[in-house]
This record gives sequence, C-alpha cells and structure tokens, in this order.
Amino acid sequence: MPELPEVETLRRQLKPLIQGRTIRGIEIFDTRLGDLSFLTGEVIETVNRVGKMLEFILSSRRALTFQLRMTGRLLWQEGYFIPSPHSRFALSFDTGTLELIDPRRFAVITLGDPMDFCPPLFPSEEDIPYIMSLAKRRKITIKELLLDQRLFPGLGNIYACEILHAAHLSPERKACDLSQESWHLIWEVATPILKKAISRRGTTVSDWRDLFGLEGENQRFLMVYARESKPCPRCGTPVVRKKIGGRGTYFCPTCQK
DNA sequence: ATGGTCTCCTGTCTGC
DNA sequence: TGCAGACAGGAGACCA
Repeated sequence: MPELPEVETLRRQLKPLIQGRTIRGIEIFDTRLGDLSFLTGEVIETVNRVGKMLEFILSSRRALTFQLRMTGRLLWQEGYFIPSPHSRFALSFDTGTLELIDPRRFAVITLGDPMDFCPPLFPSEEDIPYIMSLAKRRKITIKELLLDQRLFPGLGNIYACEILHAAHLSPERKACDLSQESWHLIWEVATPILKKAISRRGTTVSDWRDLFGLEGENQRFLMVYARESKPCPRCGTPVVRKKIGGRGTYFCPTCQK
C-alpha cells in the first residue's frame, strides 16, 4: 500500500524517464478508468507528488493524477511491452512503457487542474499550534488523526504506527488530549522516519514494488508495523495489534503511553 | 462539522 | 483437500 515514501520513490525514479517526453500511445485495459486516449501527443512537463498522489503536469497545463490506493503499482518496461497480470493502463513513450498494475482496481486516474503546491514531507513545525487547535475539537485517537490526509498528506498506516512508536505515544490516546510536548515529539521523529523510508525505496510488507519491480528495504527497519507478537526493539514487550478506527494498528503496550 | 458505516475490489488467509 | 466466508484498507459517499 503505497504511502508517501513509496510514492516519492516512484516520482524520483519516474521523473528522469518521462520528463520532457511525449506520450506516444495509451492502452486501457480497465474501462473503469475512463477514456484517456486523447492524451496521446501530450508532453510530460514534470512529475509532482501531492501526498499519496502522483501528478503528471502535461504540456496543455492539465494534470494527470494517479491515486494508487491499496494495491496500485507502477511498473516501467523497456523494449516490447507485455502487459502484466492485472494490468489496467499503459502509457508508452519512446524510451519505454509505464504500466499501472492493480489487482483490486481501487486505483483512480483523474485529469484536472494542477495542484498549486506540493506539500513537504511533513507539515512545518510552525503548523503545530494550528493542528493542535483542530485536534482539540476532535474525539478521535491520535492514530486516526495522523491518517487525515488534509492535515498530514501522504501519511498512511505503516508510518503512522512507526511515528507513534518513535514518539513513545499510544495510538489509543485521544488527539485532543495530547500535550504540546507530545506534539513536538511527533514532529521530531516524523521527518527522519519518512526520509529514511524514502532512501530505502519504501516498505515492502506485501505488495509494494518500486518502478522497476524491486522490493523496498525499509521493512527490515520497522519497529512495530507488521510485527505482532514480536518483541518491541526498545523494551522487549511483544508488539500488539489492535483495530483502531477500522485499521490494523501495531504498537508496544509498555513503552507507548 | 463530525463521526460512523458502507462501498469499491480481489488475493490470501482461516476454519470447518 | 476443498470450499465458504472473513479479512485486508485508502478514500469517497452517505446519513444522522
């Protein structure tokens, strides 16, 4: 399930391959995506990331946006193009073909106006008072709040769990109850976690592969996510998995308070 | 405005 | 061994 570090990995790998290149052909294997064949001939001006979305800015000043959701993958193929199993869509360039693979067909591709800005990896420290003031009015847990894409664009289940572990905070804490100190702790740990995950080309716990079909490396460094019953690397207590806000959540019941 | 539930979808896992 | 049903969950729709 591609989150910020995974989508950023795709963006960095894809940009040099397609920037300035002309779309030579489009193949749609899943009609749910709609008819995008009229994009043939467009030039990719740049490739941006907005949260978990990948955005191709086109020469017509429109933006082609990919939301990979749960099982969406992008794969780059050179030479003769052979659609993979669960292929839904392909864009061909002189240099190769970009394929959208998505067994569960949750991914969506939309054409619209370019976003006016690309958010940073994590909100600025100056935004803490604003986010605290919003959190004060919410009854949900901090874990659920971290998944709110309007506040933390790009954050998903894996990194929300890892950030809360690094900050020694229980995912069950109510967002409205967190002290300023706790919020600063979240800020302190979040960006390094995301940066490291990007440098390791993301986290492969099941489906995730990079643009060239390779697994990421970050799964080897996870502290809690997908580590149910295994010892917390910090205190040795078995990691607990619990559903919070409908999502599987991993945490250490001893050192996350 | 907020929070709860449902939907989309199919591969994989679990239990009988 | 085989099959049915549960489960996985990002994000949007919908309702109270």
